[in-house]
Amino acid sequence: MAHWLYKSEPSSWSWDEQVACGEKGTQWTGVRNHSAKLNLMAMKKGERGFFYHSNQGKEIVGIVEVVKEYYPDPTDPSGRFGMVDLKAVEPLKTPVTLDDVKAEPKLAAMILINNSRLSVQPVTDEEYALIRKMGGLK
DNA sequence: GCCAACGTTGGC
DNA sequence: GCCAACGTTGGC
Repeated sequence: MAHWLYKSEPSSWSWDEQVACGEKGTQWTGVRNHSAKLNLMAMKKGERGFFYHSNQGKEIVGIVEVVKEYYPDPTDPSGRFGMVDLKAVEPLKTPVTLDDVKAEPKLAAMILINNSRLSVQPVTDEEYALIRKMGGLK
């Protein structure tokens, strides 16, 4: 199963707001980048990923799950882009910061480090398992 | 607050 | 279809 990483500035959409949406989840609107779009299109219902706070915190704070697969984003006037629905699954016991990721040689290939501007990124199974562990989850 | 990286736009 | 200008993102 594939894994993902979603970035959001807490000032516009935070983990706490995601949690407050509960089981039904929320629309991940606003992606206007073709690389990110391709990742969104590849997602399957039930796949999990990380929720990352950019700018403020710069840390991975929780696990989210795809509850609805790719469909058009109503907030995009051009109609070219789409989105998925995500719900919060569980928070990390300990947030994993960008510094933590950089300090771990096994995570040196992560897009988070190498292409920091991509807002929706794939994460390998190995990276996913390791970051979960670093965050205090099984 | 600055600036580098990168995507998008628009003139040609 | 190329490329310079511009806007946005995000780490520092």
